[in-house]
Amino acid sequence: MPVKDCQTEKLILDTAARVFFAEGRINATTQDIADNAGLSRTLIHYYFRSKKDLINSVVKSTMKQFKSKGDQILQSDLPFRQKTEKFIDDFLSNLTLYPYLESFMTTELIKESQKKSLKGKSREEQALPIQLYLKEIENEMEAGNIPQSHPVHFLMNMFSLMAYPILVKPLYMDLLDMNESEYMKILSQRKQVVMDNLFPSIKTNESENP
Amino acid sequence: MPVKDCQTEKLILDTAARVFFAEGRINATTQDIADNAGLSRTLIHYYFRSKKDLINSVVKSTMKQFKSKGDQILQSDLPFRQKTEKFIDDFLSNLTLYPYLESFMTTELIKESQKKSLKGKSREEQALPIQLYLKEIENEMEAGNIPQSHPVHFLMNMFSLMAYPILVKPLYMDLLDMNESEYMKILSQRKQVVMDNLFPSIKTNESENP
DNA sequence: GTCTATAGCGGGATAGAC
DNA sequence: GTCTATCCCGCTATAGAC
Repeated sequence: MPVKDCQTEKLILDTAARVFFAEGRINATTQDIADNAGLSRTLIHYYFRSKKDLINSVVKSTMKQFKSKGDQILQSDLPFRQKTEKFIDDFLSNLTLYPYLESFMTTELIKESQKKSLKGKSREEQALPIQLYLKEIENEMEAGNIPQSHPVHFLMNMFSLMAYPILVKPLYMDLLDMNESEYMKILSQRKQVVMDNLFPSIKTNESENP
Repeated sequence: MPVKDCQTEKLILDTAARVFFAEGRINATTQDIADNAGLSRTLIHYYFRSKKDLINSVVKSTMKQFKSKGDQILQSDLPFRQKTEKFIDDFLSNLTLYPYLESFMTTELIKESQKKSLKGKSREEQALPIQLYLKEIENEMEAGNIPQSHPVHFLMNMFSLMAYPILVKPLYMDLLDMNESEYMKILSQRKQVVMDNLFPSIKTNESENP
């Protein structure tokens, strides 16, 4: 009966994700994952042919989830600023929920892209929401709502400001001599900081102070 | 004669750094490094007890170099804005010179900090330049030269905007459908973008346009 | 100090019983 | 489908000759 199939497969996938993203055991062995899931290591090889395949599955399904949620926001008909804010909000909540998601995904994707480019996807459909968003950025720049530059920089700034402080959390905690709760407090302020940065208050004074 | 000691040791260290930072072979084996240095793998174990120790040495010496150069700039008596610009310039030139330095160091330091905190250093002397710089940031905020927030955010913004686009270069190239030279062109504009972001043009209009 | 040869081990993959 | 036991490979580490 192929009913239990999906259950076990999903258990493995979820456990792997939990171990990688929540517990931060980036170099976890298949044994670690099996132990955490409470089953034999062999099962992993039964459902996913190899460890590489398992990781690929985790990465792929996570990317898909992220991308679909993000694209949904980007394709909504919200005004530019609200859309951007929602995107940031969504991004940051996910990363706060899974503290090591960013470092795992980044590490893994960088590792992949080293061997060979992973460009097997149909470029057009996949990148479309981003391309449309870039066009929106361009419009906003022309309208003078945000500082002029290549639209790509706006996007880079956004992701950098969001992701990097989470990615290098342990390094920053050390450098800045902060403990966990101090750092989390700072992180909770990031959304506002990012927004302020992307939309500097050149012409929005009237909405802030009465 | 312990003269040749240093030469070989330095050769190994430099080769390892080159392989890791310039060629991007992050998971390079000791054999790879030995081959690249043109000597036997055993020599690596003779000078550095294990691969882990070699990597630690590479990380430590690189950190030290970076930190000392950075601290030197931070401790100079340049005015705040020029000091910051010089710091950024220095940082970016290093990362452009060694394309994989950022990803290697980040990966490695994150990996380390997972097992146990690497806090064995005398906190005071080491973090002093940063603490002084944070104080300067605070002053600039009070003077109204840069937007108000927790000084730490200014520092985070700076590093994020500089480092992240270099760190995730392969991902961005894919996402934005750019080739190597297109992306390098964008990267070359980052210094200006970072500066514009950290110092939004609230009161510097007169210096830009005649 | 530098090499060749080999030991040792961790971890992924597979065979086969149930 | 799930387990136990085992194989096998890559890579680090070390012993010993020169």
